[in-house]
Amino acid sequence: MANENHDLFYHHNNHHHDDDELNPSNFSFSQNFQGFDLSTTPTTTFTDYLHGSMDYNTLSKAFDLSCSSSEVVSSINDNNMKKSSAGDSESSSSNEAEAVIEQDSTKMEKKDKHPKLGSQDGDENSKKENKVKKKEKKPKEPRFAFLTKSEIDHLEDGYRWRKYGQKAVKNSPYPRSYYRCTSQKCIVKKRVERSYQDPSIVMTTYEGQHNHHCPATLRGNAASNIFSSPSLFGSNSIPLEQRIHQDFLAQFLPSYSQSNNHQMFHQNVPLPPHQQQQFQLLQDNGLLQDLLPSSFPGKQEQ
DNA sequence: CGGTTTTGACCGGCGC
DNA sequence: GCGCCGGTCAAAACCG
Repeated sequence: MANENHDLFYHHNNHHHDDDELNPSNFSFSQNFQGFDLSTTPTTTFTDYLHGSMDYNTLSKAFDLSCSSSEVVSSINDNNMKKSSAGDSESSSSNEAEAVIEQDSTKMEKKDKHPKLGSQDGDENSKKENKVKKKEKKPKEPRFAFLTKSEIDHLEDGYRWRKYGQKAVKNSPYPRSYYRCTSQKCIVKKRVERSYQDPSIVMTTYEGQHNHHCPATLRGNAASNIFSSPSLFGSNSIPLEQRIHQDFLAQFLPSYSQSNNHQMFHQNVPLPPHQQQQFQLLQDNGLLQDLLPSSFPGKQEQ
């Protein structure tokens, strides 16, 4: 992670004014992404995946964007970083949700559970050696990250999660929480942290693919239809980009539709209070203008 | 009482 | 080698 800066593109809503907001250089994103340190997670934009299978307008339509087709975008890539001038203003639009896809990454993921404090000397050494042998880095599960404006850290997404850790984030007063899908054998993980630059923004990062259906589906609750997609990146039958797209929409449509006074997905099903709260917030802030066109030349060598 | 959260310790990678 | 840091573990606390 020596040199991991990130490309960042910003497209603003036309209902916002001026271009000073348009200029990426107005954002001090050289190493941060709206207050998030993503240096350890190479990412590519959502649109990268959309190219070829879906265009930006389609998305806009899908989201029924009330405000034009432009939106806040940011892409983050660690391979080719142009440092946006560490700018000044981060006044920046505070009303936005942004989506990025973090693709794999060369970081390795440790899968094995090592005994905590070793003292079982016995095979300890051999274990270590095995590890050393396995020097090759495991490719990481695909990641998908997005920013959401919400007071709620852990956003409801239809799956059940168990928190397994929390860490202080460097340079941020807000901790990062780690969640694992509670479903057996499901290795999907989720990371949630709040921007220190704009505390109203929460970044959620999913990693891996569910090997099961969304529990909400089975229960037939509000999220059921919405989150019926079996997995975030699962199901090999359709192209990744489509899956991502579907899942992305699945995750945001309800919020966004409500924010536009549409009742598409939850018309008959009252949302749980915390979700209402969450969605209300989105509405108040005109959230979810995500997705981006942006062709960022980013090549991601895995 | 079983599942979840909290929280300090541990692990491994990385830079110096 | 050491320290930093992100990520994970797991025991204890918590909760419905």
